Amino acid sequence: MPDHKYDHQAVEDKWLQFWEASRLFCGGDLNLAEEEKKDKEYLLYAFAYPSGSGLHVGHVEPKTALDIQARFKRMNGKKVFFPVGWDAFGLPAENYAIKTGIHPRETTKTAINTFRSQVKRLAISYDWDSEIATNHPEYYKWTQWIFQQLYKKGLAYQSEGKVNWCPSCQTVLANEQVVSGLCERCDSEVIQKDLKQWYFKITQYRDELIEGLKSVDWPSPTKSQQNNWIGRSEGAEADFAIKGSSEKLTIFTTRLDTVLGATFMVISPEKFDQKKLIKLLSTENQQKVQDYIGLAYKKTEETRKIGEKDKTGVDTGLLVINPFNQEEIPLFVADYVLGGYGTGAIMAVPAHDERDLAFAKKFNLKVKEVVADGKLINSGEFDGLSSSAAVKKMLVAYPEFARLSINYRLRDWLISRQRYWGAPIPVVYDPEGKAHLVKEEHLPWVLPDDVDFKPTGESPLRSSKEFKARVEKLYGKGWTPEYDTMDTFVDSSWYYLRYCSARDKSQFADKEHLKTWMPVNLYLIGPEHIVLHLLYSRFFTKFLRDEGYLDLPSGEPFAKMRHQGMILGPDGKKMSKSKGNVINPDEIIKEYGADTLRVYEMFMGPLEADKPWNPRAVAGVARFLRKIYRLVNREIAKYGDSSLKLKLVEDRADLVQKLHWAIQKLSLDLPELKYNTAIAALMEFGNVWEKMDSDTELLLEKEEILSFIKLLAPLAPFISEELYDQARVLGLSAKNSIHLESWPKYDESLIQKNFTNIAIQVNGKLRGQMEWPTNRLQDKEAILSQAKSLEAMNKWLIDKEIKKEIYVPGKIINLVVV
RNA sequence: GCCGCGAUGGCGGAAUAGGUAGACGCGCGAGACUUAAAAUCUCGUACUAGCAAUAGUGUGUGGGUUCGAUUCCCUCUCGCGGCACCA
Repeated sequence: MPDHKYDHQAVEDKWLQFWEASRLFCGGDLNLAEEEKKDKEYLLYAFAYPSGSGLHVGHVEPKTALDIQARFKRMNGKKVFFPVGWDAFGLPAENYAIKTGIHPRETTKTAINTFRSQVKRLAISYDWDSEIATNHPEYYKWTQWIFQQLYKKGLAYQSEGKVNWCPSCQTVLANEQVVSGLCERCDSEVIQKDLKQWYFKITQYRDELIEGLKSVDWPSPTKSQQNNWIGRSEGAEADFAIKGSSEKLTIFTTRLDTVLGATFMVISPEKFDQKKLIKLLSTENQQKVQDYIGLAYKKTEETRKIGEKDKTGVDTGLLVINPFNQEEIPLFVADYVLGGYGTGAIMAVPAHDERDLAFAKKFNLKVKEVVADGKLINSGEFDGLSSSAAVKKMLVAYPEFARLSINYRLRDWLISRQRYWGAPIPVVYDPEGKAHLVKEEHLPWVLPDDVDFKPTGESPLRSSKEFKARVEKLYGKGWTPEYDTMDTFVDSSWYYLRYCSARDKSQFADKEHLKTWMPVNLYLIGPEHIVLHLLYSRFFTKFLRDEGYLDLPSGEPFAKMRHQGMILGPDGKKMSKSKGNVINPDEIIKEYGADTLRVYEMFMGPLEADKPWNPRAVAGVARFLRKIYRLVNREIAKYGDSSLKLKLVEDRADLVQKLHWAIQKLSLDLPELKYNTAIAALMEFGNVWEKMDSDTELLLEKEEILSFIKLLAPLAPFISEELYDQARVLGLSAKNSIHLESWPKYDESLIQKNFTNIAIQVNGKLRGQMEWPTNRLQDKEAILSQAKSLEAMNKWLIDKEIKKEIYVPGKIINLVVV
């Protein structure tokens, strides 16, 4: 008998070298023949940021999950595209540069090299020929090109106004990057600043961004989270005249039916300013209101939102006329009404709105109830109507001052960043300060090198002499560059398109390639990207489609999406260096090998769940793989002894049954990403095999051994390659690699057992069981009479009257007795 | 407050067009091999009572529908995620 010891180190090193040399999954031809296109499978893992600390066990899970999918689909004859790249611009590298003076280009390069070798060590079967990095000029050239296309269509614009500013990162942030008033990166409190910044007009696509969610196969909580973020809200606008002025005040409400209950009006400080209403006020009120607005501006929008539920405000002294009853009601300025939503003004109905009620109580204002028991009251001609009927009637009866209106929570996307390590915004300014696009022949508009990283509150690019000189040389004296760079989310909003033509120098992506490969068939992404990245990517895809660059009618880039959960520390808490509960994948690989790491992470539980790391359970998986190795290795070796015979059919029926059952189980579970139960099925087969283990008889036919190795291949690519290689002596290993083999087939008739176990219940409680020939499961009469005559059933049936007999074929009998 | 998700042995988790709860793994107990240990293998392992056969209880709480509920409906509790003065 040969040596069954499994030397994971030697075996894995050997096959790593072999795969690298044979370039197994690289250089895939992205041009597919027409008949192959229906078999295309584009698998995508969320762009990773190559952090300096290297691969984390949390990265291993989704990468492995997709790699299993890639290998399984390939074995099933699919044309798989499984590319890799790096979201390489971003703050950590720049912050590191500020500390150490090492250029981000250098640290990023080192980090990518580390990540690349770690990913290869895990046998993730990426097509490395399509590798991209967002910091590469050949990549960001097209990021800049897309900016320019947006600009030409009026979807990239500059606007001056209040923006979120992180004092620690020294940059502005998108609304989406402000979490509860804090910077999502560094947790500093975000303040408001007046700045002229670049925006992308994502709001143009807001309805389509809602509509498109209906057609994609995404987890429904994800869809509803996106929906909530876009925040479509149907309501009405109504015009209220300001007494003694030709000015009118337009408000937005979702409860027009309560308009007769409006006892005061509120306008936001910003809107009051914008509308220049101050001139209508008496001198003393002017002073009061001015003071209040000044105070409100000092608070950040975020602290206004969260901190103070306590209402503040000031009476303007103005009166506003309710067009529905001509009642004159006071107008307040208060910051609980937000300037950026709706019309920035509301009618306050304290009887039917908590916030208005709180304000009314504080300022001693009237409360008038207008809806009771679902019907309108105190509302004149509308009394007795339901809320929805009242709204309809109001809109029809008074079109001159009330109309349907829809509002959205989604704002335009602020993309300017006052940081160095990003793609420069491809814009230059003429001596008058007017913006012009950088000429297309000057793209990529290269990020200058001679930059001082130290934060000054201004864009670092201002410190580059080369940058300024470049602009004057190309565009003329007095011309200046745009010094801001783009939000890194811009880079990652189109990378899945670039993959399809990673080396194309003439265009952002080839239209034919895009048509062939888009949409992505499976996108695996962490739940933290649900709002930002997905919304932005969908916006870009729809825009490029509308411009004719992408033949994808839905404009939905990700047909199917799933999320991976978080790998928690052994203590059940999120891994962090400070808690000391971080598991290093390199150490696991060193001790047990990459196969064990992969299989363990897939076995921990459902992919989408958060799961704690269990060091003992890792050893259990290693034990399982060693056992499998031993069994297969021995079985192959037995074929070298011609005196050994195959065990009799009836004696090995259980093993054959289990094998075919396992093939079926994996064929169903793997495409569903149910890896934990798939691995459990392999373990069950291993257990049956082990119990039957014999030195004197063959247990499996050659083809059956091969089938089992194939089942293992997507999950544990090293050990299965090794066993496949050893199985060459059987004369069945026809390919260069197990990973080029085809997926095994199962025989349904072999999965069926001759006898089926039927449970017998009395009044719904399990009281007995019996075996019954599987081919006679439909014989209800015989089965019931057999069940009733079982000795074990006597005590439950004697002296009882059977009222009802239920038989579920092949499963259960329930006898209802009294 | 609103939206969404979840709760099953000592632990991670299986099983839901309603049909034998606890697959698989970890841990634990006993045994085999060994001078011994490690490794490996075998058996057992939801809880309670019992030597056992067996009986009772059991999928967060309380109720409902059903011959039968972890699965469907309602109520509540706890935990997690998102949004949050969005009118």
